[in-house]
This record gives sequence, structure tokens and C-alpha cells, in this order.
Amino acid sequence: MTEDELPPRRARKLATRQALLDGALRLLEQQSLTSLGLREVTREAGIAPAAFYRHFGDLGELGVALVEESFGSLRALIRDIRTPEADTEDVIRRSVDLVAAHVRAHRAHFCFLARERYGGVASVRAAIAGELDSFVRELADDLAAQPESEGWSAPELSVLARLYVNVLMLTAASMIEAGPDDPAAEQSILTEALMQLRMITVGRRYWTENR
Amino acid sequence: MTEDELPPRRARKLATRQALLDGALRLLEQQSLTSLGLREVTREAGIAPAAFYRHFGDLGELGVALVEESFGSLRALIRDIRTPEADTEDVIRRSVDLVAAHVRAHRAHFCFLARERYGGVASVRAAIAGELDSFVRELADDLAAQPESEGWSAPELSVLARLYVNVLMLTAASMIEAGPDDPAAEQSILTEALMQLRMITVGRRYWTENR
DNA sequence: TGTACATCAGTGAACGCGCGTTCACTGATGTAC
DNA sequence: TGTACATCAGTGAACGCGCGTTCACTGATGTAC
Repeated sequence: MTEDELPPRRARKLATRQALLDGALRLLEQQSLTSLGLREVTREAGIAPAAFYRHFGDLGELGVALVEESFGSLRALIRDIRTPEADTEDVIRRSVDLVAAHVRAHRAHFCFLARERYGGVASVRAAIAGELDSFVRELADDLAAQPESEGWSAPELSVLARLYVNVLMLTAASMIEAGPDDPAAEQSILTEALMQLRMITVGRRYWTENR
Repeated sequence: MTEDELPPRRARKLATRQALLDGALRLLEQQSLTSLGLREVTREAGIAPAAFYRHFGDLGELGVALVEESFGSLRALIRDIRTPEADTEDVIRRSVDLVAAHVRAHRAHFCFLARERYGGVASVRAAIAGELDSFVRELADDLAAQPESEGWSAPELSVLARLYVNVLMLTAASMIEAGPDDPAAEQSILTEALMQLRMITVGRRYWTENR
């Protein structure tokens, strides 16, 4: 990591801050943001309650930091999915593989996003919705650039993009629900996601002549 | 209501129990099940904390009762949607209208279901998932009985059914997020849902010759 | 119908407990000369 | 390089507070005669 490059004191402080974030994320696999307690988090992180205030003014600030951290993982997934590819079937397969890989690599982040997307904190819901909206817009732009989109209006492309994004996010949520140690369940979730994306893509192919 | 038909004491007790459930649901529009407090609920219901125990052993039991109550609304929606109809376009329009009507009529219940579907209580998540699974199975059976499903395997029908159900549930969640007093936002959510269902249905029509 | 007793939903005070927050402190790290 | 002082992340004790739960109670409703 980068700890050796920083002055010892700052490195330690960053490490403690990270321990707080990691501890909170660990707790949030079993509960919701609104029920998180300060002493609970510091206990999980292995520090005294009062030390919390060296890093965050209150639990709300920690919540914001968790949102930002989780968005890092989400944006990495979005960036990878958007890398253009020629054949549609390949794009679909690649997208599902990427969702699976990113969820495996950052399970806690996607668990947090799934739980809080419709959770009890309005500002967090709004932030997640905004992030997904911008993904939908980007994907709609990508789709617009493809020859298959001839004759599609902007709203139609946006609806199609949201359909794709919803499938991917619900797939991530299902993977998290299934748990990390059930390859069979995971496989059937991914197979189902593949077929859902394919059905939507068939709809896309014949949309202009059937709407 | 049925209060007049019951002996006064039992009717009063039922009314208080309902006040607890209603108060809890009201609080759950702004927070999650895991963060609900007993005194908070009794305060909202207008009774003394100790009276809670005349109705539920603990907050978990109240949670179970809320799940059951919300399932009542969900099942009513499912039942209405399943009523068979001839033309596909009509079925789609009717389904979206029904989702809108049921969400308007039982906003708190659908808010609870959306929030807790991926919320912090595993048993509640499992119960909701089970209910949605059985809806998917029923819908798959309905679809299987239609002539358009010639040549479809059972797993394919199940995937299609889940696609439809996901669109409907996400539509309900969006309506709740938009709030009850924004007819314009509601209208655009419903228009989007309609188009999503239509795109999937076009995919359905051409699936067997393109899979 | 009237009376005497039983039931039991809801009350209000009390309890021990863990919460969030404050404070003066410690001691390792950083800085200036 | 060594020394003297400053910084500041983390500590541990203390606080007031609201929590969940218990208990003996009250008084309206129900029941038996």
C-alpha cells in the first residue's frame, strides 16, 4: 500500500480512518445505515469511542464517506462495462462476467448500495439514484452510437438503457443475497441474467418495426 | 369497519394493535426495521410503552405482523394482475395501472416492501423473496398457457416472468420514491414502465427464432 | 334487573444499561535550532 | 546529531439521557347468580 510513502503519523491516522470505514461496512452487512451506532463502529474498529471524532464529526459524515467509497467500486464496474466491444452477444457475456467479478471483489460495497438504494436515509437514496441515472445516460449514449439504434428516439434509448442497468443491479443484489460461498447459486443467477439481457436485446432488434 | 360487531373490549384491543402497526409503518417511511425502537412506536401510537407487551412479545413479532400485513397488499395486487385478459397490450396497460392504483392505496405497505426487500433483517428479506418467487412462478404458469409461448422451455418462461415482475416492483419503488404529490413524476414513471414492458414483450415475440 | 366478583388493556414509576458526547490526559511523532 | 518544545491521534473516566423491561396499580368490561 501507500503507507510507507506517507509520514508515519498521517499513515496511522489514515489506517484508523479506514478501520472505521471497514468496521462500519462489516456491520452494515447485517443491519442498515439508520441503525448504526457510534460505539458499535468504534468497537468493531478496535478504538476508543472518543477517537471517532478525530475522523468524523458524526455518523452522518461517516455515512457520506461510505457512499463515496462504494461509488468508487460502482464507477469502476461502470467504466469496465462501457468499454466498447463489437459483437452484442459478447458485450452481454462480458457485462455479466464483470458484474460477477466486481461483486466478488467488493462485496461489502455492493451490499451497501443494494441495501441503501431504497434504505432509510433520503440523501443516500438520492445519491445512489443519481449515480445510476448518470450510468443510464452514459449507456444510452453508447447505445445511440451503434447502428442497431437507427430510428430510435432518445427516450426510447434511455428506457432500454435503464432496462439493462436494472438487470445488472438486481443481478448484483441477488449475488450478494446468495452469499460468497455458493458457486451453484451464483452460476444460476448469472445464467438467468444472461438470458434476461438476451431477451431484452431481441426486443431491441425488433422494436422499431413493432412499437 | 367490523368494530361494532365485536365485543367492545376485543374491538378496543384490536384497534390499539392496529395503532401500533400503523404507527410503526409511518415511522418506517423514514427509517429501517432494524432501527425501529419500542418506545418510538408506542409514542407514535399514543400509548404507554408497557402496553406494547399486551400485543407483541418484542419488536421482532411486530415486524412479522408488518410483513404479513404488507403481503396482504402485495397479494391483492398480484391477484388483480393475474386476472386473464386477451390482448397483450391491454394486459400491459392494465398491469401498470394496477401497480399505480395499489401503490397509491397502500403506499406504506409498498414502501415497507421496497425498503426491506434488501434490508437488514434476513428473515424479512427471505419472506419477501419467497413471495416474489411464488408470483414469478404463477406468472410463468399464466404465460405458459398462452399461444405465444409455443416452443418456450419452463426456465425461459420463468426468466421472462421474472423480468416482468422486476419491472413492476421497480416501478412501485420509483413511485414511492417520487412521493404521492407529484403527478407529473408519477406519469413519467408509468410511461417508462409501459415502454419497458412493451420492449420485453417484443423480445418475447421473436425469442424462439433468435435465441 | 341488580349485585358481586373476575378479567385484563392500559398506566406510570422504577430499574439497570448502553448510548453519544465532553474532557483532561498521555505519549509517540514532528519541528526548530 | 542532539535537545527542547509543539502537535495531535488515541485514551479512559465521567456526564446526562433515552432505551427496553418489570411491576403493582386502575378502572372499564365481562361473567355468574
